[in-house]
Amino acid sequence: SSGTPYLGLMPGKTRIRTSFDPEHEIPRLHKWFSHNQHPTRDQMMRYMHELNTLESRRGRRPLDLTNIIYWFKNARAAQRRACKALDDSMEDSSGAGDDGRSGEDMGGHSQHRDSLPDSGDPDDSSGGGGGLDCNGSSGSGDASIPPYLPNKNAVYMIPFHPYLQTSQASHARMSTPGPGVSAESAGDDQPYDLSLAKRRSSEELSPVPYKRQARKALPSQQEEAEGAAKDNKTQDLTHGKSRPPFPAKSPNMADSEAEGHSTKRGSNSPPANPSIFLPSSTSPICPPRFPALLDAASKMRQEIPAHSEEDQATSEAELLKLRLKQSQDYADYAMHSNVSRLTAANMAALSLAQMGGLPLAQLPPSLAMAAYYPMDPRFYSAPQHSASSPTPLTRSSVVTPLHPHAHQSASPPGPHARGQMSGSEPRKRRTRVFIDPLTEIPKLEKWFLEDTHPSAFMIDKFCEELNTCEYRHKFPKLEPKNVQLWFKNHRAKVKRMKTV
DNA sequence: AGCAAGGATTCCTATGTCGC
DNA sequence: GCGACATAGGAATCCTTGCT
Repeated sequence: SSGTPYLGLMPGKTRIRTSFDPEHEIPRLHKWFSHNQHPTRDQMMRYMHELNTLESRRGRRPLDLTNIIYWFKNARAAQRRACKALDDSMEDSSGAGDDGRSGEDMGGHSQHRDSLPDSGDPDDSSGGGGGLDCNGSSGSGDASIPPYLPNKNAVYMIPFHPYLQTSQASHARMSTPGPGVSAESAGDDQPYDLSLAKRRSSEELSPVPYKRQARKALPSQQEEAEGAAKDNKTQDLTHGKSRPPFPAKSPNMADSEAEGHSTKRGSNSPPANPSIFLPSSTSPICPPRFPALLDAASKMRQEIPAHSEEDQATSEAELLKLRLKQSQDYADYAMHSNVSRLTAANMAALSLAQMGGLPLAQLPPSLAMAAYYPMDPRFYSAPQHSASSPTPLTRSSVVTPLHPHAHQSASPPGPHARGQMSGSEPRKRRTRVFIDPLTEIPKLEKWFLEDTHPSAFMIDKFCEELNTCEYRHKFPKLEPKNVQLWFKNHRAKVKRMKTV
């Protein structure tokens, strides 16, 4: 075959992505890697052939030599990264330990990386030949040698985390120690990825550490994992030695948290910033919440000028202030109102029909809609489950703040926080962009038909065009990222529909 | 409360560039 | 040739939202 078997041969088309079987191929690759990080071309050819003869490769695209080459290259890079990260974390952990993880925690859980790549190799009864040292030499089985990670984003067993300290998990770790794992290697993983922690609960129960498992396909495991998480949550609350996963709560959070959180989702709701808690038309607790709305609206008004300066639209800011004041009044009115609901399509249609010329482009959709539809309780009422909850701070009752900056600071930290954060950063609340099904989706679909992979230039162009539409005069502007994501997800959707 | 849709995020592979 | 770094994009998953 040519040197470039699949790249560049199909300009404008999707590159074929190679995936390695986590059960049969990856362990082999790791074993080979542990024996020799720099195999010769002939060796890699043999590896390729061996993998291509596996049952797991049947029905899939045969591996090319470049796949093997790339894999080894990436594995070497990953090892270096892992060693570097480990070195850094070792330096950190040898310090004052002010990250909240006590020495007791460290010592009590020596198997911080409880599953090594090789550990899943059914062919390697010796345990995969041990880890590799940071100099890249082959592993000797020395327990002090830290393990490596073949990829910075690889799904591995998580090192210590307070939520993961189940007795079951501990037992599993103790009973199935990975090769090359030691107390020395048990320092903070760096960067600390909570998504790994989240996944660990299910994956740890799996004999195959690499394999991703669909949540819904494994309900029992999920329940087990959730139960474990719950147990650990309790432990966090009752055992002082467990590191709180989030920084000290803000003054704003204090009040709400003092009320307690009874719902799963509600537990991650308290915003770090004063957000708007619009009054509910049905909830008996709406009057106490209304001052928060007023405060938040006032705060937002104070923030407007700075933001508007960027857009060189001072007059618009003034108008926006006015509209916010109006929305505040509307909210006041809506607190005592109750009107029928509107469908999303109707909202979009009404937005076009009724909102002409009103510059609320900076508003998040929920607040903008609340401003425009003061009588629609959808935009003011708390969700159903909040009625039974002692706290009003449920996610649906929180209207995201005005600016993107504010979005970021309004994240609700909580036990379900995840993603790539260090544990000292509050989790950002995910915001969702609304794309108008009446005016925008048809355009996007038309563009999609013309080109499923538009260039960055075209993405910008599409974005620009969409933002000139009337709909975007009323609602937050789209960013190229949003358009790109739409294309990405639409490709996935189309493919999904084709397979079904 | 549960479900579906779909936007957002994470993980992983592939590729390119630059410097050594 | 290799390492470091950046980036694109598919697949899988998460999570928000609307609806019943």
